[in-house]
Amino acid sequence: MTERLTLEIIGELASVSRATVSRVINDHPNVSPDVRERVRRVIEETGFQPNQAARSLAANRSGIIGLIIPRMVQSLFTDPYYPRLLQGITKGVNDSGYTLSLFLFHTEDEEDKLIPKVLSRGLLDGVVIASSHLDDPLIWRLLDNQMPHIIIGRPQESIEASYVDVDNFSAAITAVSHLVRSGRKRIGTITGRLDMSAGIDRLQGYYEALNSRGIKVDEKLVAVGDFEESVAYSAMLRLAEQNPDGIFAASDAMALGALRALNDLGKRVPDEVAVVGFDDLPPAATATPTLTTVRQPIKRIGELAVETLLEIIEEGVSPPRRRILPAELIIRKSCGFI
Amino acid sequence: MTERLTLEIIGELASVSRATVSRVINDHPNVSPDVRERVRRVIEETGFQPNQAARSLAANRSGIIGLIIPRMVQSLFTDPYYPRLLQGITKGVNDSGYTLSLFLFHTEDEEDKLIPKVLSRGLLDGVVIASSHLDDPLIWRLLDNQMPHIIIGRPQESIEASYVDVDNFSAAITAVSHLVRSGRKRIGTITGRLDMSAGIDRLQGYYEALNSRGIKVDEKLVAVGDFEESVAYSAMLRLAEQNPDGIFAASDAMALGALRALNDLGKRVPDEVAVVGFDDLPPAATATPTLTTVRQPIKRIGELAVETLLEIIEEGVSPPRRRILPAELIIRKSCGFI
DNA sequence: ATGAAAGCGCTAACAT
DNA sequence: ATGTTAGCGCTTTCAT
Repeated sequence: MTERLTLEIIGELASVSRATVSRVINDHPNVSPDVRERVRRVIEETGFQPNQAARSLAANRSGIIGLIIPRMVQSLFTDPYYPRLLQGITKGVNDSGYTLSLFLFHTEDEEDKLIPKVLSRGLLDGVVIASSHLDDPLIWRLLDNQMPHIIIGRPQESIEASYVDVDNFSAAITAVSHLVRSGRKRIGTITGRLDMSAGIDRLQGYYEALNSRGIKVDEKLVAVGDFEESVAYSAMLRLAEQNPDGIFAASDAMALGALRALNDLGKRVPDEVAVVGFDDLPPAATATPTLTTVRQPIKRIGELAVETLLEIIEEGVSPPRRRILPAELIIRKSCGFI
Repeated sequence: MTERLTLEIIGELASVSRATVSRVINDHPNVSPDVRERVRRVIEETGFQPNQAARSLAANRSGIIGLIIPRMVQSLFTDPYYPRLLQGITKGVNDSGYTLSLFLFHTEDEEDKLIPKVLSRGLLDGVVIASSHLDDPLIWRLLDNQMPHIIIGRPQESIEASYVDVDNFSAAITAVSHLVRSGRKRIGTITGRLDMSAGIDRLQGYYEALNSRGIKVDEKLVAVGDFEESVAYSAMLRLAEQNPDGIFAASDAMALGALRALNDLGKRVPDEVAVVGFDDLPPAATATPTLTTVRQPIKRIGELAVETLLEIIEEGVSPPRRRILPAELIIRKSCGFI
């Protein structure tokens, strides 16, 4: 086996010191054009790649950010939300030259075992947390450890953490208002998990849309769900007994569950019951009938999360950053035409 | 800010040298029980975590394995196959104490830019490649670089690479035989991508099942797909003109596309046309009608890939390892009852 | 069983 | 603009 390449060796081959080679690699300005070119050529010819571990140690930065997906058994593998988010996050990471490490917790034990690793020095420059619960203890540990972080979805108000989120409240108002304007009188909702801000805020938007029009909410029309199709299916079967003529589901996956239930019950959509979802993921467009829904810029949220995290990493200690993106109503056939 | 913890500091606190602390952390046998206990306690009390970059550099192992998902625009974000695979892979990684880095390529440029990083020294101990094309150039580069690797899905025969795969050929025979036994006479297929072994092997199984029964395949009944729902939908619309009474779709996502097309055409399933899928992902069980399909042990494949890769990493140079897992036919309603 | 000491390959401060 | 040098925090011989 040929001798292992190092900065030192590359330096010899290009007749410069290893410091100069390092400067060339890191695009440091203080290198004359000809030397830079000479070194570049040697690197090219030899296929040299600097040792990442050594860089991390010397520079005290690993160039790796972590993505933490807390345990939530089913929905990750049912709902296309996460793959889409992952697309945005990897895009952001790739564009910036960072590397992404993925931490997917399956059980509580695993979570306890892995968190110290996430927090260990020299591994991660920062972390993105995807959809934690409102008071996820992990958030406190990150804050304690001064680990740069960004949360996707608003955490509990009292937590001084940085996050990006979509304007769930306003979007829900828009969605429910659409049902009202289309003439629906008994509008129900299937909520998301109420220990996550997305679930809570969308439910609040539902209340606000109705209350602001002087419509009294019938609590029997509110069914608590958890973002999963199958649970929404059951919830819809129960809701149907209350004879709703409109349903706001807090996610597309749940809207599809509701459609399936309505279909099994022989209720026609949108003639008898209108349905609005939330997300606008691919299945919304191929559902029967096609689903009117709120489009979240999921991919953009992922990218923005990474961009914001990198800013935080660069700037060191700084006040928490909060970014809220708007969502948009996409009108299809599940509500009929206005 | 309090002084940064290092092996040296922990050593002082426990009145031992840093070498001993290192031994305790790495479970080296040559440490007396009382010293081990004393050091353990100090580590516990201080919450010390060894610096990963320093470990990687000194030990010449990073404890990180990479997961590479080659670019394939849509299907990653439509088909629950990948999330499920990811679940298995993260399980395997978590159990072994390794960390996972994710490389998701979006464009060819990005791929070119990122591959050197994947191959760079000191970052990854090995890589898992998810569903590459048969002759993905990345595979050659991994082999050239002696990077320990495992491929999910069989690569081209001539490549001396390690892989895990499901027995696609046999499974396809089982699926198509089921259609034959249920009395179908004109059995068509919607294939997967034919530049991947999964696509090819399932198609070969289709031919074999029919040929071995002396049934001549009508080439008009073979529609080339690419594992995507929408493409399968169009393919089914075309196939329908040939009046098939049975369809073997090479993935569940495609089977759902076929069902949607048949529904739009007003063809009843299974009465007029029987459909069999491949994967047995959650949507198969909630489809209308519920989908008869081949169950792949997707999660297990992910775990096995990691386990095998770690063996390869431990043992250094070794002949390629190949592991083939069986699949199982799950009978539901889309074929009627036998 | 424990300690001393030599690196691992790089960055960055300092010197020229 | 370039070179010299001192670490970064750990693992791993090699002594004892």
